[in-house]
Amino acid sequence: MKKLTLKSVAEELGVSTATISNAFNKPNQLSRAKRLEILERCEELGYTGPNKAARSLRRGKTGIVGLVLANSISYTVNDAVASTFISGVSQCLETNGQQLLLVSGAGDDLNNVNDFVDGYLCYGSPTNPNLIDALSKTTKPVITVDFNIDGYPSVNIDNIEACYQLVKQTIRPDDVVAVIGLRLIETQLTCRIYDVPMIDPVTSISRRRLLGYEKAFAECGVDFNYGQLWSIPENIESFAVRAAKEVLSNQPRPTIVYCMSDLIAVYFIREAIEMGLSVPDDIRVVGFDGTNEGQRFHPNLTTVVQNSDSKGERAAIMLLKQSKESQLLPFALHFGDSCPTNG
Amino acid sequence: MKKLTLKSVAEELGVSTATISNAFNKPNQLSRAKRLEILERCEELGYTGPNKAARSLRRGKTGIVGLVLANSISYTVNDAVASTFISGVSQCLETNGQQLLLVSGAGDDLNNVNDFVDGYLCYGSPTNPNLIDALSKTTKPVITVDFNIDGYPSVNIDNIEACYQLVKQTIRPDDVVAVIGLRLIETQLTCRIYDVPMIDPVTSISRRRLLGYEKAFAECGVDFNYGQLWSIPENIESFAVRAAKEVLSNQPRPTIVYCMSDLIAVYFIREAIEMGLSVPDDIRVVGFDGTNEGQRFHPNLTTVVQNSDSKGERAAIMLLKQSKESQLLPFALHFGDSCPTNG
DNA sequence: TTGTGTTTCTTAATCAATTAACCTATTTAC
DNA sequence: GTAAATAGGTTAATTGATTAAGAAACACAA
Repeated sequence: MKKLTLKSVAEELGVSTATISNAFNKPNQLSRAKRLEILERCEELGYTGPNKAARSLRRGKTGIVGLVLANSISYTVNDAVASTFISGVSQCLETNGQQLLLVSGAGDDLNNVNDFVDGYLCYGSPTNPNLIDALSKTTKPVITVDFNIDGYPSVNIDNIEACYQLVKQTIRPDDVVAVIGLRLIETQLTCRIYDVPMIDPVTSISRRRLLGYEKAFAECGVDFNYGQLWSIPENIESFAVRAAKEVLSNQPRPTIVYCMSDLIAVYFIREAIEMGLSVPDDIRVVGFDGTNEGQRFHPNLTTVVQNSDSKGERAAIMLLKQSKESQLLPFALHFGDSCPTNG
Repeated sequence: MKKLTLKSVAEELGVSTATISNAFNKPNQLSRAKRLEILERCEELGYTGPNKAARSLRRGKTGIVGLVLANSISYTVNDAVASTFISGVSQCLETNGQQLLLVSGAGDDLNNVNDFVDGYLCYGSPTNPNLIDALSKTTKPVITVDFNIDGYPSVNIDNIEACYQLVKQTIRPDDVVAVIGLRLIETQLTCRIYDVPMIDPVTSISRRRLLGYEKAFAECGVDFNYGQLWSIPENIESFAVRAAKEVLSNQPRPTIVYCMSDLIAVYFIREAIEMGLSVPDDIRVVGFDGTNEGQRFHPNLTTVVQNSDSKGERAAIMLLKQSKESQLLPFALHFGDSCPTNG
């Protein structure tokens, strides 16, 4: 059986390659009768249409969107918030006939994907700084989400404001505070942060959240310094539990803990209860994200509700429409049983 | 600025395109000195190497693997078991420098992806039967997981045997049985199955699990017919809760319920407890999958533990190595507090 | 009849690479 | 000293399409 290409099919049907191409791509460039005849004969031969790889070489468009993740793919798909984001992206892409290529945030460059994608969505700050560099150098359009690269439009919520409001409405003057953040410094360890340099607020969403907390602490006259700050490298059980144990064994024991994700908050509460403490009576716990898990949990979490789904959808739309305008999406505070409002 | 291509760079450096190509691809086809000189000058010019799209057109390899999912991407990434599978796949692909393209199981064909991928991993039976057809017609290699397509190697666990053993070790002679399955029939509704035709066991993992249950029921002399069988269309809370309510309100009330996923089991137990029932005293519940959630749950689940992670890894390796031999992975029974063994 | 416009199709350049085949020197073998 | 082998390149065909430009055929108006 001969290979089926535009050329071989054209020879078989006795017309030029341009005519076959037009039959598939530009209906009004040839007579209706001829077009139908060509399509019918192609179907008979088993030719399903022009090779998409060759087309993309010529046209410069592949119909594939690269989704660059902050972390490895394997980590990301198991993270509830990130999965919801991917959900939103994929829904938009599916309705627009675009394909989704997942790019690990641990990779060193974009060499193996750059020629296959029409543009990038970048969700969070890639673990590997070289990748940010590669993104800032590519000629393809880029939309960043939850972080920023100079010159590219982004989708964000106002993390500083969200955390500021959260503290303002939950803190009490005599509180002993602790904060558990996510990847505030470049390390693969759970650690307490004293006076070390942290990741830049421009690339680090956690750093911006910290700025929001700090602003409110200062305004409320609450003592907070870096000895009360912990950071975990990944948003998973093992690190969260380790951080919880350390925070809970610290003296004086905090009376309120601000966690930068609902997952951290849930495991923190679990540990606290296991120690015989009552939440919120002995210690109040605040999360971030507004996940289903956090709301199903007992006690259900006080948290910042953000819609990761629509974040993904918006970002995808922006990329497809080549929009240059950054978007700031709304958030909502939810006061659950893990920490009542101070009002 | 001139466009950077092999050709333009070759002209600039005064050598042939073949030499530039060889400098990047076949180091021993030219002298070390010349190669280093070329690479250096390319770096100066900002040429990062041959265009991957053009290369793939010529070579017929893209370095991209298509992962065809049983359901939509947006549903799949939020499913714990499927996410773990993707995890395993991506880990293997990352270490082998391959890219991952996600393909929705709801799509109608593979036209927009087929020319961009070197092969397919297919996880579960796609929602759209046309897609199975497209897979069976593609000339690219295919590995199926948790289901079968004639002529392609697959990765499976022995679902029939697992379910058979599970029933054998949990059932009691006087039990009233109920089974809650996943997508046993082609519908988007939660429904009780009487005597309707179900999806073929070859494509349906749930149907094979049912065969295992039934074999053990028959051997143990336990009454089971299709009035005691329910099916939900997606492995999510809303459908699971609805099915749980229906099963729990059925008379006579079942004394043991076999759920085809841990998620179904968890929501079933939640509903049962909400009704004032005790698990396992009033009703015993059995899951499937061995998820973390199921083990963290109170009471923790009696279930079949399968390693989705390594399923993904194995499948990916098979695709990359062009292996033709199907693999049957091991499973393990776990007896938790939701249903004690009858031994 | 001639000129103009439209429809319908073809020719050939182009997209950015890879690679088999070929050509020169220079080494090596005997 | 001659033949064979090797190293280090180049030439040109090929991969499978798209598309600008051109040509042939026909209709219609002046």
